Amino acid sequence: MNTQHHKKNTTKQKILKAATALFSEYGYKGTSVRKIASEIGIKQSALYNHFKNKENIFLEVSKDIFTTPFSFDDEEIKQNALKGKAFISKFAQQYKLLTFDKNSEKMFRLLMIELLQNRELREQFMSEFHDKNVKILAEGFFIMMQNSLVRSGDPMIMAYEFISTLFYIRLQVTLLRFDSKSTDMLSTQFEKHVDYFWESIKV
Amino acid sequence: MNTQHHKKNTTKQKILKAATALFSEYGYKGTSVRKIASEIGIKQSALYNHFKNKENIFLEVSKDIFTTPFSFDDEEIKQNALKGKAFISKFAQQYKLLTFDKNSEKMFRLLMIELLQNRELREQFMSEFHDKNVKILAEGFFIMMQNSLVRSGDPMIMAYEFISTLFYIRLQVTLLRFDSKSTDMLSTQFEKHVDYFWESIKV
DNA sequence: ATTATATATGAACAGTTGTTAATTTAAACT
DNA sequence: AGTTTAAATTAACAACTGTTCATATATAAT
Repeated sequence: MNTQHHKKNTTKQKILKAATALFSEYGYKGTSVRKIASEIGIKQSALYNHFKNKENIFLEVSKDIFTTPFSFDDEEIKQNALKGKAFISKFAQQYKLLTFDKNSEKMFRLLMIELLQNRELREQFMSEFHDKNVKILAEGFFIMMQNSLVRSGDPMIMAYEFISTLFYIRLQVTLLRFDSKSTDMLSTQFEKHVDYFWESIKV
Repeated sequence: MNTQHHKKNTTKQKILKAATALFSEYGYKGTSVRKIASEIGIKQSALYNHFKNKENIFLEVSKDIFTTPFSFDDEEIKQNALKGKAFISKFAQQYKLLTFDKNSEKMFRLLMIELLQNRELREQFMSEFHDKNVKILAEGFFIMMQNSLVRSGDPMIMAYEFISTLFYIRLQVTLLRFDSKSTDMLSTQFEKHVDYFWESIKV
């Protein structure tokens, strides 16, 4: 038990926690090292015992942005796709969980704040957030087509249509929650999307 | 001819132009008044003869974010909706034009950069960018349903589905262009979306 | 107890930030 | 001409930035 996962409350962990909260609210430039330090009751110079510099703090924080809880391996996709609607429903449900999960929400905010300021994040957004999900969904739709569960067409386009709405809902929810506004109007939007979408593709 | 529209090349106009370019690339905090001034060859203190402060420059620049070129009045919606696919096609086409228009692109980037840093922008995003468009589209779909041009359903949901994909495409295009990457893969995405969507709703 | 190691502090650094004031330069009006 | 008005410059301000370094204070190992 020397791997320090979960979560020795070391100064380093406290720094990361405070930095996460601040970066995901004010962005990289809007967060000063003094602010991070004062948040956990130390002076800014003490940070440099734990991190080389501000950027390294950010890098460690932003590592978590793309550690997605969905893991669909090829076999799983095949199994689930045969169930038709349940496949996209499960996918959307996991997406919804991420949307309302506290830590994932922070990571998503951070991503949105820094998306146009950080080239690497943009590239990861494209590959991890977009391409990866489109691929999973497209494979699912392809299998559904083979089994005549959905009308035929370009599975990539279908996947694109499906994911884009999920993303849009997530963005809206994130913005509302950022202002502590009610998300009641959107609370069933994920489900409505699944229902609508399935109606539009089922054979 | 004393209204100074179009575009007396005054210092004030030059400031706004330079500020627009900088804000839409580096954001509000990432743009200094010295940088704006040097861009047009004056000292920073001279800015204060034309604007009260930095924030006022930003406010004047960001005014243009929501001046949308689409204007669909109620009569126009009615007329166009009766044409079915041509309605959504026209809508998407105008959205595409905005996406690739140089100035609109800057405004959209600025919006995305500041979305989580500026509460008023968030609210305008919701009302001007989302609600307004959903309303127009939902009215169109409602009329189409009445005339049995599309399958029946909730026109608001239909509108939501349609607009969310347009937004997602625009975001992707904007990110690619920001890095001077090719948007070839997305160049026909708007049209594909219209085709796919129409297929999925037409009766 | 003594040494070694890890972590904290206070002070200072060199830059940058937005903004103001006094002053000079340029343009417009009488 | 001279006088008023507008727009530029130089200089400075106080506050804040990330980072370094010498020093002090704990904790752990011998």
